[in-house]
Amino acid sequence: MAGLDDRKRQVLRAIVDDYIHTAEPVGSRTVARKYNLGVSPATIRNEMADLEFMGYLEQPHTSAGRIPSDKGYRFYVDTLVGSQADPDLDQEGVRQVLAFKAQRMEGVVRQAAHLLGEATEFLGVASQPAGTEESIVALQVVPLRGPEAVIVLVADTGSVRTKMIQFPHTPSARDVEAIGQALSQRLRGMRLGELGSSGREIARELGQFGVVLDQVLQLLGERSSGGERLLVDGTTNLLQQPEFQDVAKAKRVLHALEREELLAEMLGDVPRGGQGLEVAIGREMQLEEMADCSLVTAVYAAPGGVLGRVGVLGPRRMDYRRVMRLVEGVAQAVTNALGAEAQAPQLTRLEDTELRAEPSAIPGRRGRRRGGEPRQNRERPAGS
Amino acid sequence: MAGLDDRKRQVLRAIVDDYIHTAEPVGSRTVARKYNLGVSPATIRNEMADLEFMGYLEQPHTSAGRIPSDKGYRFYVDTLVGSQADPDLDQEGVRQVLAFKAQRMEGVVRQAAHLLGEATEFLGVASQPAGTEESIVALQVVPLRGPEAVIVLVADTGSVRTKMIQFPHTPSARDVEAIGQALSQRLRGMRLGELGSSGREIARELGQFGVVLDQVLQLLGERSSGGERLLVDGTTNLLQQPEFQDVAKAKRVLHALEREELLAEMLGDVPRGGQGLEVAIGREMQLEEMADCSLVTAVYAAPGGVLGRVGVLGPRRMDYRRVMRLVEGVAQAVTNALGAEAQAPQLTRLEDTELRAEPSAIPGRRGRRRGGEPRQNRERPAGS
DNA sequence: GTTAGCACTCTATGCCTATGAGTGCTAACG
DNA sequence: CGTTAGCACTCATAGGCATAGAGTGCTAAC
Repeated sequence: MAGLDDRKRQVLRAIVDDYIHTAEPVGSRTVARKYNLGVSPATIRNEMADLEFMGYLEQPHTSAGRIPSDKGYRFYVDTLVGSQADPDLDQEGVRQVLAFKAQRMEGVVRQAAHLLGEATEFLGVASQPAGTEESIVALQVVPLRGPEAVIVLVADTGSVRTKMIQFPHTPSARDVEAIGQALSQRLRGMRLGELGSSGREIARELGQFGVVLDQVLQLLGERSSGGERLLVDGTTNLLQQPEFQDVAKAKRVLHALEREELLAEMLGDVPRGGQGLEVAIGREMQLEEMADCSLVTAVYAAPGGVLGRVGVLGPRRMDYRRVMRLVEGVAQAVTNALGAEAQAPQLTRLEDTELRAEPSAIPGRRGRRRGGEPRQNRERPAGS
Repeated sequence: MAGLDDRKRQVLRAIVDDYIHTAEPVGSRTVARKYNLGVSPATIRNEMADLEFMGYLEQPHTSAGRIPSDKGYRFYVDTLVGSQADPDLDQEGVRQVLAFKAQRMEGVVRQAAHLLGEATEFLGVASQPAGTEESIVALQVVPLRGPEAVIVLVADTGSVRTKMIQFPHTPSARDVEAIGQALSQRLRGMRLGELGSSGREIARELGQFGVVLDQVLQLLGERSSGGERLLVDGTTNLLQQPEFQDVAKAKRVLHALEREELLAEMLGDVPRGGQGLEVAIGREMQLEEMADCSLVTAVYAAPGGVLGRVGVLGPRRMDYRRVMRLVEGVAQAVTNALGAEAQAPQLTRLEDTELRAEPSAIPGRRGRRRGGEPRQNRERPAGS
């Protein structure tokens, strides 16, 4: 369990690098030729045998090359040298795209997921925060024809929620005015999360229209509490990837994605440790269907303190360095676009990692690797 | 080109039916056995040879059975006996689901696409109408922190649009009030489509805040004119279908779908003839990538007269009868959910077809089949 | 500790053949 | 004259088999 000596590291890194780009198991010969470590294939073979024994590599079958295991990827990731700006990511461009979409938070986040999907050719994902922390800035009742009306609620983050309602009978202009006033005064400044409870009592005060408003509040409350929305963008990108040429495989993953709860769990699960950039590799996600995938996410922040994650879900064999930079950059851009002062917890985080891992110092510690003993504390649904 | 005699029809229908369910080319023997036409395989063979010569059938290769051509499907569809309610479609359930989502039009339509995708295991699609016909019921400026504000615009259909804006400097409460008043008075009752033009002059009147509002109006106008949004739901469903076990094929179709313009063209294109239920088979869509697919759509209406289409895109081999009923039912449900009086143009339409085609009368006319001379009047982009 | 050599394993590929579904044609039948 | 039976022919598909090639593990030499 002790650290890897220097050559083993080199070999492991070479294998991961190669596999990331070719998607083919890599053999000793290839390593010796392409990455000049100054030793012969035979030596590499010995190292590879060791690495396999230690759990960093796997062999699909006897006479194929090796591929990295989750543990191998984990080592690779924890060992990555941190960030110069990614040349693929035109920061200014990202800023502009996001700014343009900044009509609402939903737009920004959605756009971020899209950008990530496009840039990586994997899936862009994002969690739309529940928003229980947002507070109400304005609330208006807009009558339409007859007994129909729309309730518009604006939160301090600029996000807007609306709901069409039916009055029991067509209200007079004054009624509408009164209701609007009452609601507005009572609710302004309140957090969305608090709505459910105190909403009911207000509704009672409103007399005959109480029924309707009760219903509305209930719905708004509902959406803002359980309703952590999940966005996934670029499903078809996955089909580009060689590992998903097998339709069955692709189907399994995509299906898992459709059950939003699962992804939610993943996104909610990953940052167990905390903030910043997080990488979950293969089975580190507690989801059997995702065994061949990895998830890279980073938090974003809005001024109201609302937090969510954007990230990339792709094949386990992904260019972690590049993806991590992209995700980090986009998360930062989202935070900026939402108007929060840059608070960039992720940067420190990454450099932290870098410092610890790179100079091969502190070999005794396992770093902040999440691998360890996976899934002992959470039972998975028995499913396929 | 004259009509088909009775037995040819039976054979053709049998073949389509069978192919729809098995996805395998169907041979003379199968037809003779499963559909008792009272004749021997040899006779069927002769009929099939005729049908192929007339263009209703195709042969993947010499020694496979036959499959229907576009023309064959077209005949089948035009000949379908119209609608009893589809048992798969729980009308009441649909109504409830849609009603629940009726917070905004967007929600209803999205939900409709989703339902269709689920029920058919194909793609549910929907066009979100540009909404140039909607008119403005209310408009409010909601200040947030500092120079930020949100513009909220409610249309008579209940749809709500919002945009975050930045004032050149933090405005006073009175400023905001004034702007809101000015805008509201000027714009109320105006159609969204008219915004672009008259908006500018209003902006000028607003003096120092003109710049901002100019920009807002521009954006709202933009979105409501070119911005016919397209929704696609259930991409992964397609992977279930046997014809898309070949990843390459699936990729082509899904890619075509991602270029929204194309789908838009299709949805806009299909109802050339007019309203109601429309079926485009294979190359009847002007899109090479879609040669193996068919599109079934129906219009929905909102009280403001806003129209859009919902439908299903699936393999050319689909159960047209069932799909048509589903689409029709959902479109109707959407219309209801949006509060428009049932105007159901599609029902008459379908019965019309049924009457003409079924009793084998009027053999001389080609019916309203769209096949005929396809794509002579519209050049396709040269694409792949 | 490193390397060369070699036997061994296992997948992928290509070729062949057999199989069988399905056709088209011809001739006989009622 | 329409229908049918029979038969030869076509062609995609599946299985069997040998081959090639990549890669390993082991052993012995350096």
